[in-house]
Amino acid sequence: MDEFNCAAFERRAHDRWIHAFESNPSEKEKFYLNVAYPYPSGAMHVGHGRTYIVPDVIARFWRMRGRQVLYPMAFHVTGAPVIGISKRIARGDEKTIRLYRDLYKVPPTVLEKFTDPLTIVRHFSDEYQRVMTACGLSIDWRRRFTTVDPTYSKFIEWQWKHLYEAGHVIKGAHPVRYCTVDENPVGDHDLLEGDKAEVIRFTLVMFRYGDAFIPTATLRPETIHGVTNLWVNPNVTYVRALVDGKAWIVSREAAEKIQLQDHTVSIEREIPGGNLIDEKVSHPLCGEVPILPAGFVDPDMASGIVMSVPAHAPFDYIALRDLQQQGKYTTIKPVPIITVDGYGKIPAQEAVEKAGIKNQLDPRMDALTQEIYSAEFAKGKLFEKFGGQPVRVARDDVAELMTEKYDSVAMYEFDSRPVVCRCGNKVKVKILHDQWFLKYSDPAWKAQVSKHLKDMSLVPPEVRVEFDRTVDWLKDWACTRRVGLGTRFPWDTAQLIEPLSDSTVYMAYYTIAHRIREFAPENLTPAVFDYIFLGKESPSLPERARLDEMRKEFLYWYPYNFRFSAKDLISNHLTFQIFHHVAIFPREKLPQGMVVFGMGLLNGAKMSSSKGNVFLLEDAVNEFGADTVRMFLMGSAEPWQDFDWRNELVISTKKQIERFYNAILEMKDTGGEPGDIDLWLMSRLQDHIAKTTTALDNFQTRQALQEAYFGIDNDLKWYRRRLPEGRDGSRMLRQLCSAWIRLLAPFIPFTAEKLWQDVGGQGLVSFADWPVVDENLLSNRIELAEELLLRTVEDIESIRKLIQITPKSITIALAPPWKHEIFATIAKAPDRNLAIREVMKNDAMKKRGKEATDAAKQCTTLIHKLPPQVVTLIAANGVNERMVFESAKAFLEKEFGVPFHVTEAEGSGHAKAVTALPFKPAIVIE
RNA sequence: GCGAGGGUAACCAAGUGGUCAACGGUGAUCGACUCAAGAUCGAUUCGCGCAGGCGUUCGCGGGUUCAAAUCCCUCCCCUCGCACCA
Repeated sequence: MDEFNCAAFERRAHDRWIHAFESNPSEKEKFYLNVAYPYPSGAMHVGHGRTYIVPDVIARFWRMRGRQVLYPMAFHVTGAPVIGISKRIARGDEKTIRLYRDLYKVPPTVLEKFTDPLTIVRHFSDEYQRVMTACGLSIDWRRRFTTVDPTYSKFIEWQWKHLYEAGHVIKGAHPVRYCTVDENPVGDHDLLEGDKAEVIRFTLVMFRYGDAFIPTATLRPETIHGVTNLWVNPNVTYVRALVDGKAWIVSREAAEKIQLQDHTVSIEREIPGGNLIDEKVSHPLCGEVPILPAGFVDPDMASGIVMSVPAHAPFDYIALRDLQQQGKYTTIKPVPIITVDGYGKIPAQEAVEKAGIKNQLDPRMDALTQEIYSAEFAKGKLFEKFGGQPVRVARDDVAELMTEKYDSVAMYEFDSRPVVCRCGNKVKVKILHDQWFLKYSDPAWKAQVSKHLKDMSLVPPEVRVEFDRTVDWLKDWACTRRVGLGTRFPWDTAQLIEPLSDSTVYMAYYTIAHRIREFAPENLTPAVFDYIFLGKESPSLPERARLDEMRKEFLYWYPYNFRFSAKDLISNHLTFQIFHHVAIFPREKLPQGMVVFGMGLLNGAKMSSSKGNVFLLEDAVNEFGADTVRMFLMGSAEPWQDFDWRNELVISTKKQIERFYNAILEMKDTGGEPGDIDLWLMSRLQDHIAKTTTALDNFQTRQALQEAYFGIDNDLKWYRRRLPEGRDGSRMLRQLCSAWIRLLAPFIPFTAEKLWQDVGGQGLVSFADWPVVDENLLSNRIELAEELLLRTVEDIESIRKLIQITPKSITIALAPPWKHEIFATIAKAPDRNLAIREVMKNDAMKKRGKEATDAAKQCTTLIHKLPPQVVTLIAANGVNERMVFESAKAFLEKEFGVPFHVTEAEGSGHAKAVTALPFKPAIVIE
């Protein structure tokens, strides 16, 4: 017998699989599935493994079910991350080098070339393909491409031409996080601190101060009517600067920020904060107010000068109170302008006093401010003399008025700080011009997407709400970048198409990727793609015959059946790709379904390359074997659930495969005539086939393995126990071997190929027919009989364990017919709680009196405890209990080592016999 | 904060009104086989019980029901997403 040797199985299978999964249009019905392609900037870990193995299992399943399956793969190399990585390696950054050299095990000769970003992605693309192949992924590698291939760029240009012509691409200005040292917008991953900070649009209220403006930033312009003073920090140096030709007084920090926000700024001179104290400023909407000192004023927040509305802002109120408690500015009174239900005349005062806040340093101040702010926004109304509008309306109206008449402008600032770039510099808000957007905010576009989403099959169904919400929530998406790899943006070639925006319809490109390579990129005009994908004729198309081949291929494969991706892409990529599809492709070519994955954990902690908490996929394959890795990843959780990689569980998975392997080899040559227990085994097998098939239809890999592996394994345990002495099975086991190998082939294809050969299967098991249920082999009667026997054996065992005597014989006492009658009546009753009455209507039962009511109660309890299908079968008189036990007598005597008798409970004289019920005979151990 | 999903025995995990003391797997304990085993097979793994039973469990607390892990409400905790980033 061959030893279990997964490395050898893998080698042999790989030899036989070369080119086997290259897939071309055929007579068969197609099944096209694809995964979000990887960004190959590092080595694959076992989390990646799951992402690509799930679709592979599904691909293999459908291939065996006779579909023409396409599972392609490519590499997304667009974007900025590798640029940063190559720079860090070039400058000798220890952390980065350690990651690539030690964790990813990049050889020194390769690593030194990583100063070129393209080398990094090329290296890891090859690695990905190598490791994916090692995992047994049935990918058509002819279709591999990267997103910086010139032909792909031509495809992207075609895509964008359509988006542009449909009016989805617009140009505008946009506030972004910006680092003045790097001279670049700053993404989340470039931040040292402040990744939660949001950019907020403030209104600058322009107070007049002599010939200059003093701007104060506010989110609540409507409170201008209640301003009693401004706050300036006396310890801060302010500047007088010419902003767009007008004099402003702001903090030094603010002057720098304003410059980034579409203003020309030249600083004239410094003004110590102290000099401004007690000066007077004015605004048309509130008149003349003084400037007061306040330590809480932060020069790095907006303009660095704050307007004070003590009636409605707790900070202002308490700062004023603090001053007044020192006997200063006692003539200033809060000026209320807003009424809010639940608050008195001066909300800020009331809130501060109620909370018992002593001074402005109290930590509860922020929460209090938020509370007043929310209450006034939600329920507040301006006083009648200011128009009486709700606050939420007045806010925008006043802002508009100020902008139009009173010189106000917008200023962008973060809602929380600090925000610090990786380089250590403070991040500011810059208004970026010549910024291009995909107009995801467009309601008409959204509506198209929502409509199509309804027709899509989403797995698991719970993610649907999340998709709906994402469509609803999406705003315009900045779709061009200044740094990184990618396709040039056609309308501004200094910029690149943003990485999430060049990877939305490439699933269509897969269908032609292996053929389009033969074309020179410059010949790939939009007209060429229009013909291939949209069937649009145009004069002078090059190489028409080849284009027709591609058109045929596209028409065959598209639309894709399912796209697979991790759930974190719902809020961007997965939704974007629907937007792009509906914008470009006709209805019948729109995506049909998506399967969303959970995350991967390693020993209970989140897997993360940067934290070093990863297990490399290749190491796992080398250590445990590809089949083990596959079976573990598929069996430990359903695809959409998070899975946890634990070595001890992986080791036991390997043992399970080995047990399967040995079991097949032991059974495959068994001969002999089948007995009842063989029929039972075959009937159960049909059940497992049906359930495995359903599970895989629904992408439930774990459920499928439970059925296909553990279900059959457990049946075999019972089967072996039930075999008569000296028998090791029957010829039916060959049928089971064949089916079992095929059921597990999608999960453990290497071992399956080996065994398929051993049992004399034709060709590759990868292309063998998926087992189908043979109705003739299904037998409820036999399964029910075995169920009765099994339950009784379990009861005998538990009794035997409890009682201390050494049994001399075991007697099974069968329930009398009238109890069967009661059982059937109750089982068939529409309301089982009323069934007892039903039973007692019968005269014969009435005569039995208490005996009958007791039996009815016991039957009711028993019926509740049995599986419903079993109850139905028993009630339909599906089992001859005496025959079951008589024919299992030899087995029972072997099991328990004592003589075994079957008798009728009534008249048996045994005290225990009265407890006999249908499907639960009395057991008498003596 | 907002949106979505989730909390089940030592661990992972199935289960969405009675099939539930709760599938399956791991780990642990005992036994069998072996020179031996990290290999294989069998048993046990909430408590009590010399008869197949009883009691108490499914994040906390409360409610609906003849009956709740499962339905409803309050609260606590965890994970993911919240954008220019793959």
